[in-house]
Amino acid sequence: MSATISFSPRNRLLSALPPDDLARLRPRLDQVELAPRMILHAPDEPIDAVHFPETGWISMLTMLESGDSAEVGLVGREGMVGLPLLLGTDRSPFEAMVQAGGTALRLPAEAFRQALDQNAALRTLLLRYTLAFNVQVAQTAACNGRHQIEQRLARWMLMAHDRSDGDGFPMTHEFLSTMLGVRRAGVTVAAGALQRAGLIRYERGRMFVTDRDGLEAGSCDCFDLVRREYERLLGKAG
Amino acid sequence: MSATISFSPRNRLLSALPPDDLARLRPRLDQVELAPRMILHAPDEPIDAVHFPETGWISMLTMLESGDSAEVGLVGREGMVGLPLLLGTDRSPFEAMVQAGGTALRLPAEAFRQALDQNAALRTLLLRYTLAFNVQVAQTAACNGRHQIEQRLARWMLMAHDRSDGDGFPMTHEFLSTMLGVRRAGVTVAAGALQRAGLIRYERGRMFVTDRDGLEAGSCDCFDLVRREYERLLGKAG
DNA sequence: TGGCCGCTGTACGATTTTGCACGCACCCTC
DNA sequence: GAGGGTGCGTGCAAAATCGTACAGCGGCCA
Repeated sequence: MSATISFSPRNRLLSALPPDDLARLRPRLDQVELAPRMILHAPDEPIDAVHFPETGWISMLTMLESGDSAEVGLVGREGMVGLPLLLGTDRSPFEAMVQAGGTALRLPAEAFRQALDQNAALRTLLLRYTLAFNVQVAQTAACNGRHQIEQRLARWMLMAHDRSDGDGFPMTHEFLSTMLGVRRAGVTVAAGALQRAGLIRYERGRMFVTDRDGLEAGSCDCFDLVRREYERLLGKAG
Repeated sequence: MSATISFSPRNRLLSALPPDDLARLRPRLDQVELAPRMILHAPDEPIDAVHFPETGWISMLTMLESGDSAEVGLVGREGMVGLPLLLGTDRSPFEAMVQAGGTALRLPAEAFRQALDQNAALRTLLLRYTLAFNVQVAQTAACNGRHQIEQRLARWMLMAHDRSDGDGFPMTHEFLSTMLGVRRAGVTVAAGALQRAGLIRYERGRMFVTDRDGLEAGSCDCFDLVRREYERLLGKAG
């Protein structure tokens, strides 16, 4: 399953590494397919590798006593899946599930630990990403508590848009409803309002951002706070 | 403001350090008073020290566009305030505000960085704590989105109880309402229900846990998931 | 001792969200 | 091209929560 790794990886963490450090990492990285609904790591089970998404994105989910799951964070090409391995353990109570298919560069746990030992730039970078991700999760907590469905949906669309290649991505209202923790019908109503406002568009199983600026203007500040913090810690998108 | 540091600090992170590592840290630690409403670090301003609470606890708050704040995490003697300094930056978009007064051991930023360089046990421990705190924040996100006021209040009381010395602590409904992001009147109703059920008790400006087991039973699983993860990563309370 | 301010109890209508349900449209498969 | 499964639109009553308001009570200060 290995493949040629470009010199300038599409994953933003990898592309932020100094060339030498990236070169040392390169032979251990393996390009893998991210199929929709694929589980990169399950709750409380060993995490056998970290993944640096190139395209597509992954939801971090927590399992509720009711049996369904709630999204607590989103990881795309700006990040890495498998932070527990950086922080000193090989498992997590959360599940990492692929939301939008794509590809990722995979680094097995053991190789990742070795790389951390040898590569100070990687350590530094990933610790900063840890904080940025923490901010994303924390802001999700605030947003969930304070803002209503339409604003939260707008924020979610912006986060998904940032992690997509084009303006559209596969997504159903049903799926979104479990991500946001609201009824499917509630998503339909909110999405309908955003669509009538010309900010988004959707068709069966697919959603599009049609007015990025408008969507940002109509969303709560939560999105922007997280973006600003990411940029401060890890630099502008590139 | 320095004071004698006991060999067995009440802060659980410090007490988990090997004796030698703790001994090296000890001369740099300064016991300071945590006065209620004191700001340990303000949003986007330099964090000049980390704090290891001994008694009392601190809320991590995010500022919303509306001007009020939302709680995203709680730190007591199980943790440390100032994680951004561990992760490679000296500021955070969040505010660390003392909720319940007490004392903490303070380590200036520069001494903290030196200690991290020299002390592998401290690094390891704090990275594991970073993950545990991240889990707390993530579960708060899920809880805010899914559970209703009474359950969230029960969870909050349990978290506060864990971080208190006795069964009671100073707290008003008004303050709790801004923490939970609900109306003050909503807190009064929920707290009244928990009190009638015999799980908690309160008086003007003060709240008590009267039936810890009952409160755990009546709360959502969010509390327990976070506790289990903390214990897995950092050991049982001690 | 009197007055005031802050904390709690309660009420009311308005708004948001829920749970449930049904109909229609699309798409894949047979 | 018929059938079945999936996704979206909509409606309705119930529940949760909100915004607001006011009254009572306790403690502090003048």
